[in-house]
Amino acid sequence: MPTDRRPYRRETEEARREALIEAALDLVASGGPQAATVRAIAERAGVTPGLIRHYFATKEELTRAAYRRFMQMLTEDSTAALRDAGPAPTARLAAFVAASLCPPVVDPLRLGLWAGFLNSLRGDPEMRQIHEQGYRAYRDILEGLIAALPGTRSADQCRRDAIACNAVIDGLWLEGSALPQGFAFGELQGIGLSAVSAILNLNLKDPSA
Amino acid sequence: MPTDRRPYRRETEEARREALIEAALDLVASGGPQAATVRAIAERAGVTPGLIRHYFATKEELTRAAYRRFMQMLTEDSTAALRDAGPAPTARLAAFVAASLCPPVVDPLRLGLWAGFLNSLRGDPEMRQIHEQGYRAYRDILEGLIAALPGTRSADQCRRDAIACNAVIDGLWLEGSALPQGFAFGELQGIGLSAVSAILNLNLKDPSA
DNA sequence: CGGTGAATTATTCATCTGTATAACAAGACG
DNA sequence: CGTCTTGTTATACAGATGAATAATTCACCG
Repeated sequence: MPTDRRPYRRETEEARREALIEAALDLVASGGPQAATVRAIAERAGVTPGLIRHYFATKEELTRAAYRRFMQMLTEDSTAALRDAGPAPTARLAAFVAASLCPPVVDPLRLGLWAGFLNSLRGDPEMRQIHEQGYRAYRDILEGLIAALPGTRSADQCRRDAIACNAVIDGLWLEGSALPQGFAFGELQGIGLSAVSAILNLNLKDPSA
Repeated sequence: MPTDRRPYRRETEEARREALIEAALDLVASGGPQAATVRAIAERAGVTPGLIRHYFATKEELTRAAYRRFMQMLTEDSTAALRDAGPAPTARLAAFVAASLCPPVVDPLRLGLWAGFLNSLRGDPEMRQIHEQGYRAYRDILEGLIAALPGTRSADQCRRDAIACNAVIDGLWLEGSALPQGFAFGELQGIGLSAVSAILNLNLKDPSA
């Protein structure tokens, strides 16, 4: 007697983990952490809830895996712009800033994702470590770009400049993501390039000048 | 026959609402939205869960009230610094920037609170309205301070400057709140004042210069 | 002092959450 | 074409959650 059991296909471990992580990220992004329930994640991944525990010992572990993937996405998008940029330090910094202030980096969903994970940091030391690691990596890239600029800067000045530029980028990213239609097309990048130029006392918008 | 029912005192509507809102804010700040359950809020407010529904038709309504109160706190702390500042436009702007980059504005709990509410914005138009209102108010104050500075700026330039300065402040606030021990005492304010000075092409740290 | 309305508590309910375990079937291997 | 491993589903469970209702007791007013 054939029961009406749901048909399924066996998948590789990697594919299943990936699908579950992707589903978790989508849900956290759109509905916050409270929307990313075991059942919702499973449904979105086209799977039954029980399978999650077959690949992740606990839901917390899935959350951590998802956060690692998110951080990886962030640095990925940041460095992608640098790959296509030429060797000129000024142009490289400009490309980095501009890329950080337009999609897919500037994106309401990504902001939701970021905020959703933020409060998971408290109380989970491992999550905090993943976070700090990603943040420092990002700022180190920026600091490297600034150090490569013409002119001499003390190490301390370099750090302070990197913090300030990082703040401008973060702030604009925040505002642009929170109010997607609050800014004209390209406006965020223009303001960002101007502000970074002013802070570093150079001209990113017209390097020849 | 005296039952062992919990004794209680009657309070004014305002006091009870205030206590419940305060409790909700505390919980969201320390543990994220998922920690702010009806039962936890009631316990922290020294009350039984049922009473919440006596003052708020639904938990969502309590959340909205809490968010309104949070926004009110933010603008409160911003304008407080302006009250004690003199009439000089440069000093006023400097005071505003400095106040935005130290406690109680810079505070991990406040960041948690902010992030906790952020994902409640999606899906609740009323929450979004409260949010946008508070954000615009803050930026308008900043734009007003910039417009009062010596020198002439076009209205458009004023707006762009306000956005950029707001971004620096937001970004530094973010980083300072997320990594409380990542910066030396007063370092955030120093970097913020320098960056704003660079963007506006003036000197906030030594106005006499 | 007694009654009366309303603030507050106590209890209940349906639903959702993460987790655990047992039953099944898909696909590889012989 | 059988059978065995294990990826996958189905079911169950204890606890939490938001909401609703009934039962009490506080505090004011006469």
